Amino acid sequence: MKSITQNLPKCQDCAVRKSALFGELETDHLNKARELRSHQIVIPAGEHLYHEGDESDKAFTIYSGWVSLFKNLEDGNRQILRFALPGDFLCYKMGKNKTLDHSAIALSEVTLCAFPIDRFHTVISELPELAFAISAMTELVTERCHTVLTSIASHTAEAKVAYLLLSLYLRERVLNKTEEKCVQFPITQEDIGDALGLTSIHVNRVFQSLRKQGLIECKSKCLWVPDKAKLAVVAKVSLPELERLMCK
Amino acid sequence: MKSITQNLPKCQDCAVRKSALFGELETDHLNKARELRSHQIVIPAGEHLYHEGDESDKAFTIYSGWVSLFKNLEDGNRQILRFALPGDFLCYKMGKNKTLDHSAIALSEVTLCAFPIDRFHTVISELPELAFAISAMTELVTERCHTVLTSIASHTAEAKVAYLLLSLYLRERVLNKTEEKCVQFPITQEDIGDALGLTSIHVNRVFQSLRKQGLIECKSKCLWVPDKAKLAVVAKVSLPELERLMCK
DNA sequence: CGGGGAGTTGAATGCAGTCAACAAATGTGG
DNA sequence: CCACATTTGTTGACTGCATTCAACTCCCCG
Repeated sequence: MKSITQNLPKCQDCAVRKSALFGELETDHLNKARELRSHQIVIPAGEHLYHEGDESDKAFTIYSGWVSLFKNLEDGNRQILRFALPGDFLCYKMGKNKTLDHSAIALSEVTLCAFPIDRFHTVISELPELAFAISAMTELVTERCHTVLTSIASHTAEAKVAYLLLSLYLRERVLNKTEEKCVQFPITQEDIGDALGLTSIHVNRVFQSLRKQGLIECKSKCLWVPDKAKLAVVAKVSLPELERLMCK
Repeated sequence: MKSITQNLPKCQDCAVRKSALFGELETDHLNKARELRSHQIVIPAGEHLYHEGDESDKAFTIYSGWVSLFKNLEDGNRQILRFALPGDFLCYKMGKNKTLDHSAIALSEVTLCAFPIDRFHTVISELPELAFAISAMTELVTERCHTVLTSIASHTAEAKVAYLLLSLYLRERVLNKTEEKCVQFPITQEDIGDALGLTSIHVNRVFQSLRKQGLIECKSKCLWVPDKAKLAVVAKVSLPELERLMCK
């Protein structure tokens, strides 16, 4: 883990800003809001950002890299709550209880913008718009959580896997506008199992079925979806709605 | 549906205040915050509070009664996202997108305190504490959602049902301090199935198993849990943690 | 008293888990 | 640069939990 305190990239030019917290703010409010950020943190793949039970003293915006948010269960398993991508806003806790209910681990090398929690009090009193920007982010995460819950609770393994792959593919596509057909995909089949409540063995069987149907290509940390509409049908989700939810 | 605009109950004496939004505020902030409320609404059992796709123009605090929040699926099924009880804060949307992603229906007769959304802008600029109070409520709901996701994704039907019953029992116990052993429980086995992604038939079989083990008594819209600790074991959850999450 | 929703029961089916073994890919140190 | 270890992915046989479908009972409410 490495801290960067000097020559920080400017928020107004930030590549992920439009999908991040500050994307919800007008440019002329950015000057005030920028005071929130204290420094950047670089975390190597596999290291924890924070642990369940820690007290939150900083909120983060992911600047680059993927993060897995999860809970450890008593039986030794873990439940992945979601995968967080660049632009996602983590660890904001303003209630009296600052104890974190889950852990976070870097799936690839991750760079974070850090915002000390206590600064939010003063900045929000001067700039109430920031509170609404945070609400907007929270509402989006909650809506995504609702669709994940729906997928996990009431669909088959094939639909669940298709849903997760398509969601992540759409999000990464928006963030990374290269013309290459593959997007980075730094998670294992076991991660997918832990996120969906399936065994990695069954995830593997579903992968093969999806490959055979020509719906996905996935190897060496890369993913390509040749026909998003077809995969959406298997995922039992409306593609336009999913695009609204993931590409915002 | 009936509106009440006069002789509204006073917020400072409200029985559910401590578990509601205003419970997060100091008493001397209540005077300002109280301006938020426009009126109360009474909704008979079975009627909608709002529909998926509606634009949110009011937020609500449930004053009495139970509410089911759900999404309708293409196949005709529905996914219940959560059951909302007195004190719960619904429908607060401050992002640009005000479209609601789910519907809500009254499970029993419900009384709501209504807060027009546009009033939050002015009140929060004058009283930033309100923004933090709302954050605190949101954080609690999110943590509960995480535990539900965990239960649904990775436990057996028996554990899921036990988890849901225990959660609701604990919440209702805090709200209603009568000495009677039963608490009101205005949901059907089918509702439970729709919340957990199980068929009502299988929920029924689980109910019978739990009854045979002496873990629950449940009939005619009433629920009693003789031994919360034992049910928590079946639910695969730590009772103290669940109590913190549900009784706050 | 009759109708409808909610709950109950049984038999057959099927999706996903478990266990065990192996193959391929990735990473590490000599 | 190769040898080895570890992680990740793959395959097959068997088991078991939850679904499906169909029939039936109970209870509440008009």
